[in-house]
Order: sequence, then structure tokens, then C-alpha cells
Amino acid sequence: MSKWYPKKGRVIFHVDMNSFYASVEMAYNPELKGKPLAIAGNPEERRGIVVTSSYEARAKGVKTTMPLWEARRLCPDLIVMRPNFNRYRKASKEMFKILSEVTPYIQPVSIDEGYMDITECQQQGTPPEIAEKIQQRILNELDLPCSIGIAPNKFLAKMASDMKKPLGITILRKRDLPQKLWPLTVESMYGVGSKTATKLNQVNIQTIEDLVRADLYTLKRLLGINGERLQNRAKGIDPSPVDPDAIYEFKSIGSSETLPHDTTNESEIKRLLRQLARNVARRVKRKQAVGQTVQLTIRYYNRKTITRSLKLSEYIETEDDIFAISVDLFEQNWNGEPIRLLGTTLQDVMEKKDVAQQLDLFTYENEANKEKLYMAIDQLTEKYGKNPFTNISSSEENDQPRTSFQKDFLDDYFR
DNA sequence: TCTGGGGTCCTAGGACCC
DNA sequence: TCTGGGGTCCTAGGACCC
Repeated sequence: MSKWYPKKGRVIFHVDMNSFYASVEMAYNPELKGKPLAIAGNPEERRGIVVTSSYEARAKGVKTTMPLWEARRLCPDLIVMRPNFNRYRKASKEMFKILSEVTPYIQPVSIDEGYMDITECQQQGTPPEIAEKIQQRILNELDLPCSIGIAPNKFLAKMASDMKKPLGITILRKRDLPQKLWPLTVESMYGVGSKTATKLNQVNIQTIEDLVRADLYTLKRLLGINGERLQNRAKGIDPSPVDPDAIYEFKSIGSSETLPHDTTNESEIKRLLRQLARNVARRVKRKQAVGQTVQLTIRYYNRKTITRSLKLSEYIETEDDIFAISVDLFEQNWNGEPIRLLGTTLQDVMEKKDVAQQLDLFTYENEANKEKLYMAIDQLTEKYGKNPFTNISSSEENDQPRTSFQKDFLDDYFR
């Protein structure tokens, strides 16, 4: 009986900037081009790690998240720079502006990558032509290389953009999967990390093709609901839409910092907690937001990490409130051992305007429920010839109203 | 001589309620 | 007389991503 709709294929792009931070630095200072360059958190600190590196550095074995001392050992002439986030944010903005001239259906997923749904853009050319134009504009106008994946959904587009770097354009159609996708290892799949890969390998699933052919119940036992989702993706199924609003629906705002040296010094700890609360409050304010839960993270000298959180009855936003609660959480949960890192996160975050709306909705729902209850009482009264509530409430002193709403109602009713 | 900082989503247990 | 089944909320931890 239901109407049959023809299945409409989508065309999704995944645009992925190549070694973004390093490329921005090279665009800014062309003398760096062709040299092994690494962007690292804190080059002077022993705890600095490589955030991004140029292809010249990667050729020597330098990898993201590698400790800096190790990268320098592999590549003695490595040029190391601290990140210039403002520079990267500006470049990112300009990159997304170019994308937005093709379609408004863009979902940024991080500073250097995003999805586009160009299904409705056919009058601008074929998908490869559109991709080529985007890639050339980003290269000519911003001096930055990117790779673009073209596919019928987000997962395949993401996998496609990974297949050719730098400056690649890769089309991944359903019929290409056995040749192009299935021979890859499960670990190279987006959504499969080292833990999941180990689990899969233990039941003899090595390639994406093995995952496609695996027994669904085995996968569900092994990985829960994620097992089914991963198998669907491996088969090329991913219905998730390109969601331009996703970036506005942030849920938490946090700040964390690894100390220069492990410490048990309480004044040093309090000073850091104050700084973290200040960072969080500043970003909360910039987003015109409030939050309801404060989470404290403590990482000890041995990397053992605990989180402790407290959900409040009211929304908070100020540095002082965030600080006070994080200090409470700290004092109640610190075991006295040396601390490596502290983090403070505000969760259940929403924009102030939405808090007001939520309250409106709440009162509205109460009113709607009240209407329903009135109707139910009318029906019961008709059926039994009397109002059943009157009996219950007047004959049994200890009878507690069952919900807060009924309490409201009864209060009203007996006023 | 080890492994930063920003996030999201999922799971699982306990408290509590009906 | 010793005990069901469902639901929600809160909390903690883990996996993953860039």
C-alpha cells in the first residue's frame, strides 16, 4: 500500500586536505617547500609529539603522534615548528568558502576535512569535473593540496579520498568495491582502530572482504551493534546524511594539559585547574552556551586515567562555577599519587537560547499532559459514575501522587 | 627516551521508580 | 515469604577520530 519511491543515488564528496598544518606553513613560507617539516606541540618539551609532517618527513619514517625525539632520530635535518592555529583556522575558513560556492550541503568534520552532497549539482558538470575544479581552486588560490573522494555515501567517499594522496581524485562506485576496497586490511577501515582490528584478526578476519563474508551473529557477539554497522559499511552501505548543522550541535567543551613534570603540589594543581576553568569558560562564553555537567580528568604518572563527573540541577557558565566544582571533584577523588595531566570538561552543553526553548517545551508538555489527564478523568468518571481520584486522595492519607505532574494536577484540583 | 589535546559515541552497572 | 520485568537517569570507562 505504501507509495514506492525510486531509489535515488547520491553523489558525495569527501575533501581531505593533505598534511594540512605543514602545507599551510609551506604556503605561508615557500622556502619550506620540499623540506622535511614537522609541526609539533612543544618542541622544547620532552613530551612534544608530531602533530603533522610534510611528505618529505614522512618519507624518512616520521609519523603523526610520534614523540619528537624519535622523529629527530629518524630525520636529523627535520625542521620543527609549533602550530599556528590562527593561521590554520583562516586557511580552513577560506577552503570551506570555496566548497560552499558549489553547494550549501557541506558537513565540516574537522579543521581540514569535510563532506559535500553534490547530488543536485549536476548542471555544474560531472562529479569528476566538479572535483577537479575544487581541487584546482584550492591549489591555485590557497596554495594548498587536497584529495577528494567521490562515492555514493560518506563512508565510501572517506575511504576513496584516502586512496590517492596528495592531490588525488578517486571515484569509488559500488561495482569497484571488490577490486578497490575489499583487498584492504580491516584496520585501514574508518571506524576500525587497533583494538577492534585485534579482535577481528582473532576470529580470522583480516581483509575488508573477510568482514563482508563474516557471520553477522559472530560479529555482533564480538563488537556489539558496531559489528553490524562495520559490516554494512564494508558492503558499501552507509545511509548517514551530509549534515550541515552537525558542527553547531556541540555537546561538550573541554580543556586539558599535560604538566611539564609529574606533580603532587596542590598549589600547582589548583593553579592549573583555575587555568583550565578559565579556558573552558572563555570558549563557553564565545559560543553563548551553558552546561550542566562538569567532568574532571586525572592522568597519573603511570598514565592511568580516571574521570569523575557531576551533573548539576542547574546550568552553569562562569569560570568560578566551573573551577569550584572541578576542585570539589579533585579533592574527593585524588589518590595522592603524582599527576601527569589534568582536564576539565563542561558537558551537556547547549546554547542559551535553546535552554529557554527547552523550558518552554517543558511547560508546554506539562500543559498537554494535563489535557490528557483531564480527558482520562472525564472518561473514568463517566464509566464509574464518580471521579476516581477523589476517592484515592481523600480516603488514603499516605497515598503519594505518582508523578510530579499528577502532584501539580492534584494541587490544582484541590486548591 | 615513549605517547598531546580536541572531541563523539557506545556500553555497562547501579539507583530508583512503577 | 525471598522476589519479575520494564524503564530512565547518572556515572565511569573505553574505542575511535583528527
